[in-house]
Amino acid sequence: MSCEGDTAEELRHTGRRFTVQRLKVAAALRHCGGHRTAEEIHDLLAAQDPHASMPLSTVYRTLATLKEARLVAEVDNGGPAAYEWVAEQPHHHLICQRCEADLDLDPRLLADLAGRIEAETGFEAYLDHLAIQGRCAHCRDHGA
Amino acid sequence: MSCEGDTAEELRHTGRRFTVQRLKVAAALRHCGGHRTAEEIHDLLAAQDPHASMPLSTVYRTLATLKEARLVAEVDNGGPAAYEWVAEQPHHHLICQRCEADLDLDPRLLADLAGRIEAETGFEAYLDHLAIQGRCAHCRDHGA
DNA sequence: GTTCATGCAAAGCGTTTGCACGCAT
DNA sequence: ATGCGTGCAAACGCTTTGCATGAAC
Repeated sequence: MSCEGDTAEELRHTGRRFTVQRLKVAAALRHCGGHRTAEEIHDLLAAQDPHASMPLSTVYRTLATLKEARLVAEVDNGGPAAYEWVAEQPHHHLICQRCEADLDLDPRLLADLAGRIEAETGFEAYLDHLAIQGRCAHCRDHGA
Repeated sequence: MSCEGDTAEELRHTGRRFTVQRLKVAAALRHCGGHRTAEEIHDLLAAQDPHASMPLSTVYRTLATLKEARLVAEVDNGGPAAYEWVAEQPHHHLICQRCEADLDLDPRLLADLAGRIEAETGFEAYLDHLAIQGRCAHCRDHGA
């Protein structure tokens, strides 16, 4: 799949400019496909291409732009903010408050929720990347 | 209802000490009953009792303690962390990514979700204070 | 008496911002 | 040619931490 075409078009479509930096950040997120912090993306890009380094501030600004264009989503869990490419397939995260494990959740369990919320409140819920706090099976058994 | 007794007992029960500061923070959160940031709690306490002021660092440490004891929950949404008393009644938040409005959600829509998640994954989901990102009805109609 | 929590101040970290330059349009 | 995006560096806000004092056990 061509990241280039999609990203460029999506950006220009919303009146934003298409730059090398935006392409690189988008490609990095799209390729590695989990949550990544701004610093992780920065380091990843630096490792890929040591010659053309990008300052962290640009990564932050780029991520903000991509988020506004709804190409990436931001996930906040206490630590540094994480970003992920908005995938075609919705997926959710079960985050253990004790060991900080990040488990996957079958999206079918939430399939109809967005519709019900919208019907009741008019709120358009972005349920393609939900983070649910709790305690994983392992930590429930052992420890407090 | 007596905040004092419950809070004291719950703390001591988990091997923690009961102090005036912990009581005050717990009472403040319990009384005003929404999300409050550490700074809001600090200011609130200062306003209530100008003589006995508490440094912000103590508020943070106290909130961390109360969170560990599962008396309060932390909510992260990009800005400063917010804390709220773990209520008997579950309630959820619909947060508009554009205007940052915070709407309430009927908890019945999520009533059976925790059970289904636990049955499938063994993960104990804390679904009494879920934050769902999205776009409110007003921002969907007007603006981008 | 021992251990843990507090107050104070200072540092830490993640993130944002101002400004001059350069590139996409 | 115009205006938005970038790089650089500095600042910002939220949060944490070290250490000595004081309170809870």
